[in-house]
Amino acid sequence: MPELPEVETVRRGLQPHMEGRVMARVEVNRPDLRWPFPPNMTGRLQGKTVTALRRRSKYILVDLDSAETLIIHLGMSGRMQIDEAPTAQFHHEPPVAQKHDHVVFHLQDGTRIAFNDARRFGAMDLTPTAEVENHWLLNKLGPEPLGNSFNAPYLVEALKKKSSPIKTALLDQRVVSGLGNIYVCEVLFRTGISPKRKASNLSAARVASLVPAIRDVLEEAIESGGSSLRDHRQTNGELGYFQHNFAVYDREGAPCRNECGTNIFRVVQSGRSSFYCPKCQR
DNA sequence: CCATTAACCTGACAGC
DNA sequence: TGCTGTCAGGTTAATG
Repeated sequence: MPELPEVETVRRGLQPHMEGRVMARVEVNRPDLRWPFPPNMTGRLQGKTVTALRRRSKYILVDLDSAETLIIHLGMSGRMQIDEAPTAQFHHEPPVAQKHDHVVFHLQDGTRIAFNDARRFGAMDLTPTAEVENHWLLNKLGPEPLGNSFNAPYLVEALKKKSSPIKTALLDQRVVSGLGNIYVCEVLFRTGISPKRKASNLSAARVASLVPAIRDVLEEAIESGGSSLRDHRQTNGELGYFQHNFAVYDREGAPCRNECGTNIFRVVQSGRSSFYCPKCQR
C-alpha cells in the first residue's frame, strides 16, 4: 500500500493521461471494493471530463466537469495500470485485462486505466467537489505533512494528548495524515526516537525534530518514486509500487546503517511491525 | 472519551 | 508439488 509518497507518485503518473480528458466508457466489474460503489457510478463518470487530479493524504481526488469528485483510495494492494492506445509510431500489443481489474477507465483517446486491487481494501466514492473535504472519509484527517499547518507547535500540542507509543501516534491519521508503517519507522530512526516511547513523554525539542524528518523522508520518497516512474514508463505503465532503500524497514537482524554495531530489531505494536535500532533509538 | 484488537481479502513466501 | 502457517505498505467496527 501505498503511503503518501506512493499515492503522490500514482497521481503524478495519472495526471498527464487524465487531466482534460473525457472518460468515454467506465467498466465496473463488481459491486464493491471495501464498500459498495456509489449509485450509478458508471453513469456519473461516463462522458465527464477530468478537470483536475488532486491528492489529500492517501486519497486521489479526480475532479469532474459535473461538479462531482471521484475519491479513490488504493488500500493495501491497489494499483493503477496505464496502457496508452497504439499510435502510428508505437505499435504494441493491446492491453490484456488482469485478474482483479475491478474498475477500468477507457478514455476518449484510447488510453486504458485499470484500478487493480487484489485485497480489495481500496475504495471509491463520488461526492460534490465543493464538499469533498467534508466527506466522511476525509473529514477527520489531520494536516498534510508537507503543508504549512503541520509544524512544531501543532505536533507538540497533538502529541501531548496521546498516551500511546509515538509509533502508534504517528500512524494515527488524525494526528498527521499520510504516514504509514514504513515511513513512520524511517522517521523514528532518523530522529533517534524509540518507537516504544510514550508520545506524551517526548520533549518539545524531540517532537519538533520530527517535523523536518517527516518532510524529508516523504519528499525523498516522492523524488525516488518520480525517478522510478520515469523508468517504469519505458516498460509498462504500472504505478503504485517502487523500490526504496530503507534504513530500518524490513531489515530485522541486519546491521544498523549507523554502523553502531547493533542489529535492527522488530517488535509488534498495535498489530504492526516496528523496525528500529535499540542502540540509536531511545 | 481513549486505546487495543479483530476483521476485511488475496497472494507471496518459508518450512515441512 | 502441495499443504499449512505467517505476513503484508490501511482503515474501520467492535471491544475493553
